[in-house]
Amino acid sequence: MIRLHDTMTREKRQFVPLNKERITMYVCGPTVYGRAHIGNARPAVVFDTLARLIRHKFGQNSLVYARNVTDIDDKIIASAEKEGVDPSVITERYERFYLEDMGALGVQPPDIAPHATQEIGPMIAMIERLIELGHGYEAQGHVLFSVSSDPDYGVLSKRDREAMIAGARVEVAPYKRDPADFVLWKPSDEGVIGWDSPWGRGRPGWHTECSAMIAAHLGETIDIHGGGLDLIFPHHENEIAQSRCVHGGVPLARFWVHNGFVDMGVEKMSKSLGNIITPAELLAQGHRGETLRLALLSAHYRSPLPWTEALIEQSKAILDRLYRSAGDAGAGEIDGEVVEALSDDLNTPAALARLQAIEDPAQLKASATLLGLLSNSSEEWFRGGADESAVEARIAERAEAKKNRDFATADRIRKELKSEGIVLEDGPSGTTWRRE
RNA sequence: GGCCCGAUGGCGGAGUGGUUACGCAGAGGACUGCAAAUCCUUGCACGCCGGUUCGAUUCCGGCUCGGGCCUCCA
Repeated sequence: MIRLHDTMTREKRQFVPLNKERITMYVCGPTVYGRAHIGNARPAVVFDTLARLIRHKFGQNSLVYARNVTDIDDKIIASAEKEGVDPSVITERYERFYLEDMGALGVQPPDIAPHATQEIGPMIAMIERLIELGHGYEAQGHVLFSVSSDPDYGVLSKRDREAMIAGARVEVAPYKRDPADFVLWKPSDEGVIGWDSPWGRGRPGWHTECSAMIAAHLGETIDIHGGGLDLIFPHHENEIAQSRCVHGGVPLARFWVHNGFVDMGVEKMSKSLGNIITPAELLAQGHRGETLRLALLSAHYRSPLPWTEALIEQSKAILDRLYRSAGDAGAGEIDGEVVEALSDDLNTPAALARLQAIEDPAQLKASATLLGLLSNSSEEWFRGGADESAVEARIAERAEAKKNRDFATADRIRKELKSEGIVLEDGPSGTTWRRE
């Protein structure tokens, strides 16, 4: 039995899928205009782990996991203009980077990766339907969602229309009937990417994209909708409003799962604050993707995660120990307590603690897979990327020195290798080595 | 201002109405030519003030501090 915290009800509930043969999960993916940072990687890793758990519990083919790619957006357009290239150059480049970076973190590709630009038809159809039903209206080439037409607007974020206006930070465009209304479709100027529509040439608003893609690929009501905490309002609130209004009031998602932020110091890591660090940078510094993944899983997914150098070092130390324990074991049985911990609202810290207590190497290896860890061979983890024959030659040299009790030379060789990032360990059956 | 969340030992981080995980780092020891690894031992933690209770870190209220959303944002 899996229990999941649902943002809608703000409580942990037992997760019972609508159809356990076809469990549906949708997670808001990247807007591909820049390189993903560690904060962006958190949901990818978290929901990848949840997907692994669901597949373990319900069967390998039980889950349809969709993660979209937002490849039409004002920031993409701005970036393309700046570089003087077609937006597709930007989006293809950063989508490729995204997949590379997430792959390095052990994130398996989702089953479906819908692209906004490939789903314009369904989006237009959805907008037309909203207008027909009186939930949308056209104004100066824009189509807006009429928030006042939806009495349930605000259920997820628990804020009413008044509260939103009181925020006084809502942009009041002249064409809006109500300050809280949001854009479903916006016009594109000459030379800007756009598609023909009943309202002229333009492009979809951000929220429309997810609603339309969910309906097209997964259905009117999905089991799990995931994303970062910051998407609760307005993004997910707006998705809910659109989808519910189009689908006769059926709920969009049965569980709303939101991950917390990765913090730098006391505030969240974000591009606009300029305090980001990317997996790409960390990998270039020599950290392994798996270390970063473990770091991201070291706190419960709903808690903030302070990102520090010490966290990375600690994660590396834990992995070293786990790889030592696992050795060359083949796949064994998955430990029940690890499953239990993960089943309790994806309690990864508890699962990691249990993992470190498993004594049987094969069991450890299998259980770690559930968290996307220990995916390398121990050989690869400790020695990957090193020049083996060169190291072996130095070790032979050192063994000779040791035999002659020339410890000065032996220590010098060990020190030299150490400076190259190779650690030697003398055991009863000779000297072994590993990358630091 | 509105809505929401959090506050656990040097650090990370679970959890619990009463004997307080686990990890990392540190200290001591065993082992070692020396190291490393491993093993053993070790460590004043639960923001503040009230309340409920035989008993609260755990429940309730208030306070303080911190964070998030209300605009693009994982």
